[in-house]
Amino acid sequence: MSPVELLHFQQQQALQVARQFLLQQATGLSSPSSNEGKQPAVQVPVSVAMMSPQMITPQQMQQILSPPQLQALLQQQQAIMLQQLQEYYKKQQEQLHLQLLTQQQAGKQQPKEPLGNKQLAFQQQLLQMQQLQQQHLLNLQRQGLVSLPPGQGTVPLQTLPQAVCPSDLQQLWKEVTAAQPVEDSIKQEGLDLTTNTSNSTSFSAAKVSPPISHHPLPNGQSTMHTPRRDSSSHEETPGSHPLYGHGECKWPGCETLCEDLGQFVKHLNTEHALDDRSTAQCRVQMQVVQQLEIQLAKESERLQAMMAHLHMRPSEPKPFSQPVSLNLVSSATLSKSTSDTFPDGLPHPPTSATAPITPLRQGPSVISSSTLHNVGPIRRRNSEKFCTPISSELAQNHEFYKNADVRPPFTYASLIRQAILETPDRQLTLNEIYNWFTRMFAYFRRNTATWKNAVRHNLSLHKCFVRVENVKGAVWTVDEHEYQKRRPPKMTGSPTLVKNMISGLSYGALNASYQAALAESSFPLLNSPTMINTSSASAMLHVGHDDVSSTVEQVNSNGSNSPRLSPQQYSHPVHVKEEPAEAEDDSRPVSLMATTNQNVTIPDDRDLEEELPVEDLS
DNA sequence: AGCAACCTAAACAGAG
DNA sequence: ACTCTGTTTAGGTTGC
Repeated sequence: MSPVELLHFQQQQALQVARQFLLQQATGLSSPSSNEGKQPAVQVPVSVAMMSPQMITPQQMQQILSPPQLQALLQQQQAIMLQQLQEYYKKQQEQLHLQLLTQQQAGKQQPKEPLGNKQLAFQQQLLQMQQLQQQHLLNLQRQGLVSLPPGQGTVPLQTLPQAVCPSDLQQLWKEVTAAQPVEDSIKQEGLDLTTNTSNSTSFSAAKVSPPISHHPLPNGQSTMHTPRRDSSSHEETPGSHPLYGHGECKWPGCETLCEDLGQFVKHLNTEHALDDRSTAQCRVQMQVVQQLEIQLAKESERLQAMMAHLHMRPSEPKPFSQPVSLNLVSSATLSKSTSDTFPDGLPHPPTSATAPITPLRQGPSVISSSTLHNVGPIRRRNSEKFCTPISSELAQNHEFYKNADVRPPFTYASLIRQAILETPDRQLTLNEIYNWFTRMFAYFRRNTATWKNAVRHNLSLHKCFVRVENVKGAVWTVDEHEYQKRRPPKMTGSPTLVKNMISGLSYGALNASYQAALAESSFPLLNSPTMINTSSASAMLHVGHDDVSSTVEQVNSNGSNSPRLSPQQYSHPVHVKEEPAEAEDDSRPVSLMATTNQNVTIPDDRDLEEELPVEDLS
């Protein structure tokens, strides 16, 4: 078995166990009745009775998980991830080699098997999985439950399993309650996983592969990438704690400096005892875990589909069009309605054969993925004056924005303009603008009151948006001249700007890259010069700089290229069409989740088949 | 510090 | 009365 496959296998095992465990834990937490019974086993120091009334509001979540931070961190960590992936491969290989030497059972333990082109697929999927896990880790980190040295800025891949390792979480809970951590002894024995009886069966599968078993290395470390070992491997003290890292408490929002572990434990017991706040924070974390777990399930499912596709059935339906991070709350509902067609025209059967977990739908309180990720002001939003032309970026990351609950890094004005310019007539009613937002961005399928208000506000405020009376109402057009006027002089690449651009870009870019690598032809506009690797992010960066105002429309699909190329188009934005256009979608009230892409027609040529089964979003 | 751009919230009014 | 649309004001953040 190759290192790649081995790693893959390891992760699969860990993820599967993580899924089970997290679900179990989540349900145990959210279910008052089961909580009593599960508390001893899971050792959750949380009383549901105290949790329930103490809800974390979306606003609070917003403070915890502000989108810019999310994007910046993701960008940072995704870049690091790629590097770490290679390191991890190498390390795994070395460890394997070491194992073989020490045990001299290579023949039995490592059935040599030609890789073939499976490796590429596995690597790609691994990338996804790790990206997902990175996100998971990131969420955990943001919650302060996983220490990640910010200055260090490296996220060793070994920490990926950490984010999802059941034993880690369980250990975490144990240690929150117990003043005396017990992981040291476990860690020394290198038996982290196996000591967890509740998951021993699941992990027994992981132990099938000897190299990843708990066999200790000469340095005393287990080859199994266990969280405990990992945390200790790059943290200062042997007696580490999941909530303690780099001298400070990693409890969400705490960051209290503690000189040593003892002091930290004392601090933990005093400051983070069982109270409303702590329970609420635990609840938040639980929601995070649930969200990620659902996403994890989807990614795992995607992996299976990929494997099936590559190994036997070339035309295997691709389930990955399902929203990834978006709509997690309603994912289960979504899954039953995902019979849409793909942009590529392939039928898209229901994808939830593996039954995505639906814990969130059961709970009375739901912290949506948007609250987890993206609600909240994004200041460093890129209008195209700073960044890649919006249409270009949208084209390249269309699928990403469409499916992922990520706030687009553009200003409202830019988005509105883009929406208008995408139409053949260069005009849209307000409702059509709304629809464009919801159609194009998963993010705008939530919090409609807020962003719709902002849209109206922008329409009224900016002179570049011209309201034109129509027979049956009014449409909005773009005075491109005004729009260009309001744009400041071309920016030079200041470090800050570059940084902002990176943060604004890379998240989508990287996601788009991996999506593109997988979905390739699912979106025509993604085919062309899209970014397939991280370097393309910098390429986009250049585009952003060089092409500051030669924006857009290079990719604008309706063929009518840049308005800048045809001044009359924006100077006199259009003839007002007689009919308010697209009765099929704007006649429908745009209620909260009305977004309903299923019957929204795309005004332009883009092959934007609706793949968002959001009929049950409300 | 000042400014510009941006975002969010909210109040308000008119039309349907 | 209600919703949608559109305008306006206010207060806040962010980056230059």
